[in-house]
Amino acid sequence: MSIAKIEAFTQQEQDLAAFAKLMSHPARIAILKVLAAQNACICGEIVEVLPLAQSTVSQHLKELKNAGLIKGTIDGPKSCYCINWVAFEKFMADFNALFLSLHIQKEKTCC
Amino acid sequence: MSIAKIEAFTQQEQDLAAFAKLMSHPARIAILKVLAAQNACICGEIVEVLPLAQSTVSQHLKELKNAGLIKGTIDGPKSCYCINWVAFEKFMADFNALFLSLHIQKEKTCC
DNA sequence: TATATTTATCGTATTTGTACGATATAATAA
DNA sequence: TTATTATATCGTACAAATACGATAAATATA
Repeated sequence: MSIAKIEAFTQQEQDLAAFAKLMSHPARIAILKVLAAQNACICGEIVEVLPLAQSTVSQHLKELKNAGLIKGTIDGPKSCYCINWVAFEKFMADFNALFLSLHIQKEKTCC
Repeated sequence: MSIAKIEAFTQQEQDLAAFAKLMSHPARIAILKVLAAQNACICGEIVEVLPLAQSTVSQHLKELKNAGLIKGTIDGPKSCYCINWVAFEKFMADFNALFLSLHIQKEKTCC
């Protein structure tokens, strides 16, 4: 990070990196699993399942929400989260598109 | 990270997170693009293209290599890198598998 | 052999990420 | 209203990531 030269890269590169960053912590992957598996998108249950403090889980949820990968609504004193499938699908599509665009030139052997 | 509770998660979650971490910096995505686009897998050329110092690029290359996503061979005083497609394809397959396993339960509406 | 070239590594400064406990906030329940 | 419950945010500590210049290491060239 440091003087963070991130802005020197293309928007596509930045967007893909930002999505990957969301997935770059096992806790956030675990959270997505819980959200997908549960009928309701509880919040407190996530805390129970994960080996982390409530405040830490809340922080991870906030990151996922800020990036638009999950949605959250208030349900009384509880918070209800769920996956934003439209966003998630787009992220995955973009990610796969990058891979395919690289892969298409695979012939070139070296190393 | 802190006391890094990463080991408290499943191996699958850790592996996927580690791959995502590789892709979580635009410089490393840009490096993969260069490697895929070039006929030869030069190293110095990457430095020329990226808005980063030579030492920084070398660091990113090392991370990609340590994770097995790229391969590197010595060619005189130069270093020759290229994408390890077998590894890359496996990473992508695992990543897509995660998404599909989550997505399959999509029906449940909430939020 | 001496010099130039290329890349890797070292040392270091700075930012970001992660984790926790403590506390604030908001809504329900008594 | 007061207490309880659920979640978010704050403050803080520390680890990891990122960046650079300087230097080491290895090879090629003069």
